[in-house]
Amino acid sequence: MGIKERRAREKEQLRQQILSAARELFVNEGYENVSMRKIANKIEYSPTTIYLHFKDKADLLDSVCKETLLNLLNTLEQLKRDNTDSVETLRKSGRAYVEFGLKYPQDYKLTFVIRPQFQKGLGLEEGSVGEKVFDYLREMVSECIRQRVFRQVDVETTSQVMWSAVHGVTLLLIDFPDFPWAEKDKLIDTVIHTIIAGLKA
Amino acid sequence: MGIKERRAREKEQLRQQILSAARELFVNEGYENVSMRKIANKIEYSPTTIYLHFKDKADLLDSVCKETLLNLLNTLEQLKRDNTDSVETLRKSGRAYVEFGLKYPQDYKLTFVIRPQFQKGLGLEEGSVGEKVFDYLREMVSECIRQRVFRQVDVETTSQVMWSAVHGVTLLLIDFPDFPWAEKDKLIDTVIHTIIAGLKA
DNA sequence: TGATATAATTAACAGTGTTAAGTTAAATAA
DNA sequence: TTATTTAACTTAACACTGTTAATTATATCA
Repeated sequence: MGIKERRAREKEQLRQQILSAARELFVNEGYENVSMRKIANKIEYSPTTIYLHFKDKADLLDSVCKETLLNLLNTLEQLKRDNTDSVETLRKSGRAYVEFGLKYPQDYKLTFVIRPQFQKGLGLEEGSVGEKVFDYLREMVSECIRQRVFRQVDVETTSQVMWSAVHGVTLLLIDFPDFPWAEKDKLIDTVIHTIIAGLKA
Repeated sequence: MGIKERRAREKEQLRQQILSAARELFVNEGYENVSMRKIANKIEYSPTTIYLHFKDKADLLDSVCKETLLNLLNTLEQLKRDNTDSVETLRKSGRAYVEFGLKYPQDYKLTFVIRPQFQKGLGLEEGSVGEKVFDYLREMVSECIRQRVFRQVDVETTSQVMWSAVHGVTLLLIDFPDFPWAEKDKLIDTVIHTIIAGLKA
């Protein structure tokens, strides 16, 4: 029964080929400016072939996005593994989060801004990768409180505050690249530092 | 010479008619899902007539957003007029900003998320209303530093940090209405409070 | 009145996402 | 081996999109 397996393998291979062509185009030219025909051209197939592997254009971006979100989760969990100081880990996680958003702005905006607009609540539903990312953040914050580095603040609210801040700076940097920002790294660090300072015991 | 004036008046009237039709459609159906033909239908003119008043679809969006920003600016400057304590005014301004976003979520997203996607970098250029909104914020922060309520922090960076935080919480509350947020008012207040606490002397 | 300027329209272009139908090639069954 | 079924893939088309050039209608001026 090796034939079926080979076929499945070939099919998966083409799926991946489409996926990575789409990613490259989305990242370089922006989701709106990439047509199905453009993707098809890149992989040297007809446009309709894409529809054999993905429901529609949104589904394609959805899959691209899921991959990179998993990527973010990996990055974060690596940080937890190298954990030394809990506050330092939280700080590094914040940075990693923002940097991820800046590295994959299209994916970031789709997941956290555009998708929820049309499919309410999606992206953070139970069991989703998005939810796992927030779970991670909550754990970090929780650890800081348990070690009494932070005052006895509400874990839930505090995590959400942290998320607000990194989400905000990420989007502003993405959306207004020509605004006279303070030096990028300094801005990101200051955002995170200010929140942490405001939470310390 | 009353004829020319009447004609100019009529022209302005049609411009406003287009503008408000566009706003209503953009807000209700989303920028991408609104075609020039749809707007034209609504005002009972041919699609090309719109091009006599606006350069292109993006320009139309631009004008809609400008109106929104003027609205926000008015709200904020009212607060400054009622000014008592500088930190208290900053806090209230933060609240007013978020509340504005939550009151007109579609307009807010259109202005601060959707538009920059189509008009890269535009909206905060010199002399724009967007710049004035940020100028307002900078002034508030500057006052807090001058009165030595805040440490001797960099005004520019600090203002941007503040903006990041309120922008972030506004968008999260808009985009994920089903997420198990802490009580809304508490979350907003905590965001602002945490930032301010992290900046205090 | 006729000339002129402006407003508004029609028709078209090149592109979009997507689908139904048709074709080709490969795997299975006889 | 040959016929049949199945999967992969393409062609052609539909109903849209933003936008422009050319054209017609209309109101104002001489």
